[in-house]
Amino acid sequence: MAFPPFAVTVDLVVLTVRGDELCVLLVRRGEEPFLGRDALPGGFVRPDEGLAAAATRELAEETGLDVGHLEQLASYGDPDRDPRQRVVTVAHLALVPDQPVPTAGTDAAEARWVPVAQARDLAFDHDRVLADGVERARAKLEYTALATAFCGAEFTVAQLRRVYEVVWGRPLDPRNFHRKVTGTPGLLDPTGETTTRDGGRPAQLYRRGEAEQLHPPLLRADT
Amino acid sequence: MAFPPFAVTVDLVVLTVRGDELCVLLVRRGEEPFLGRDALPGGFVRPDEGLAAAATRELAEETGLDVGHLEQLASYGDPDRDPRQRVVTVAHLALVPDQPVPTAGTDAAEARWVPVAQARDLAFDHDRVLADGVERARAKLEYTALATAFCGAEFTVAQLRRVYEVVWGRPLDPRNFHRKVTGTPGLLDPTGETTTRDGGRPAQLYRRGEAEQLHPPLLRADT
DNA sequence: ACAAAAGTGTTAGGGGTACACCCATGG
DNA sequence: CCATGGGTGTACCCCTAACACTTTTGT
Repeated sequence: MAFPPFAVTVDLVVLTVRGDELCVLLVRRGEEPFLGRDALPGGFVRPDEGLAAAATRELAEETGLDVGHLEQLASYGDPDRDPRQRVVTVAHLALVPDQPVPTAGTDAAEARWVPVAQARDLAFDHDRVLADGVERARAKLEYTALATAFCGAEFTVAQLRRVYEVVWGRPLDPRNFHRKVTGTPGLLDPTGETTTRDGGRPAQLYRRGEAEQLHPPLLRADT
Repeated sequence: MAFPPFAVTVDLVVLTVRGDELCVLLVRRGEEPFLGRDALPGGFVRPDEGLAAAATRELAEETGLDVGHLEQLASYGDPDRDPRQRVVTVAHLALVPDQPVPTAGTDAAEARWVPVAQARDLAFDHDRVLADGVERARAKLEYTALATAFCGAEFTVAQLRRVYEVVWGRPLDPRNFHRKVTGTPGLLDPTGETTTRDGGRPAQLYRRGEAEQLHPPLLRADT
């Protein structure tokens, strides 16, 4: 059977919270087209692997990061999005805890964290892919337990709150936030340990609970 | 450059509300593989058209339906989802008003509405695509004005409520629903006309308003 | 003692649910 | 007059926002 030949790639929007900023993992392109421009990590899907498997493999190859969460974002296939040939890319969204990019990774030498506010003029249509990924992350924090994917294995309520504040770019009331997340059954799993790493009264340490959804949701203010 | 060759298709989950059931548009396959089985409508993306354009074209070719809403759903690309060759499909979700399938359409002769509860054992991985599409529709009714895409140009509050009840499979309080949707600014545009087609007191007729999002959302009960 | 961060109590208000009640038409 | 569906009023409840206040550490 005749069919138009396409290349299929996966691209990755890898987000993390570093300090007070939401950052995305970018690589500098070493070849045409868009040589020298920043781009999302990604690559060709192999003939015998699925889309999710390709995304997982690329993430490991290009970054070596511990991944907290990985999901399909959307597909992009404008006929002229790659000047060389017809390429359809299946973008994925990954949320990872704050960690340095391992330089030992095979292709990771050029990977680095860039604040999303400064990530512009990316190669291909990656500006739009990134914007879609950030919007997806912002929206899913409202009604899922996804924010814990940005934290390490053990974290305090304040660290989880910082994730929300950085991703949404809006301060939250610490008291109400504390009551809300500790009151949601299955969201947080107390370890019994405490920490005082941020000064002040020691805070309880928690692990992610089993809950995936937030009922009721934690809404961004409408204003 | 060498790259693994893929075929790229679009598949369509076309939903409507007919009577008391949520229905999906299916076509019977006339060739191998899965000859004689039901499948979602779809086809190959052409070399010089985008993904959304391909979905729009296929929908027109295979059904000739007036489309109320069309959006990308997700992509599916397991290596063995098509026994002939490697195929990645970009599924789209379409919501349309209740209308008969035009038999004049080119490929539409075999297209027909099937209640989603009875749509099983579809070709390829279309069972899962359909399930994902139905879940997406259910979720988006909560916080968007998408339900109006199932209605004709003019509709009553009760017809809009029926959409919610059929899609969610759960009765809603007519009084509270009425207050809620008429109280959301920009959602409904009164025509000034009334109708008595369902008996009882005449109901106001409305058109879709400009609002795309529902604030506050209309939540499915947690129970 | 003081600063800083964790965590609790309390109050006022918005939106949801449940349901009593009234309105307008057909038969 | 009654059945049927359209539409309004209202009481209760839960959740949220706002903020006063207490607890527990480091310096």
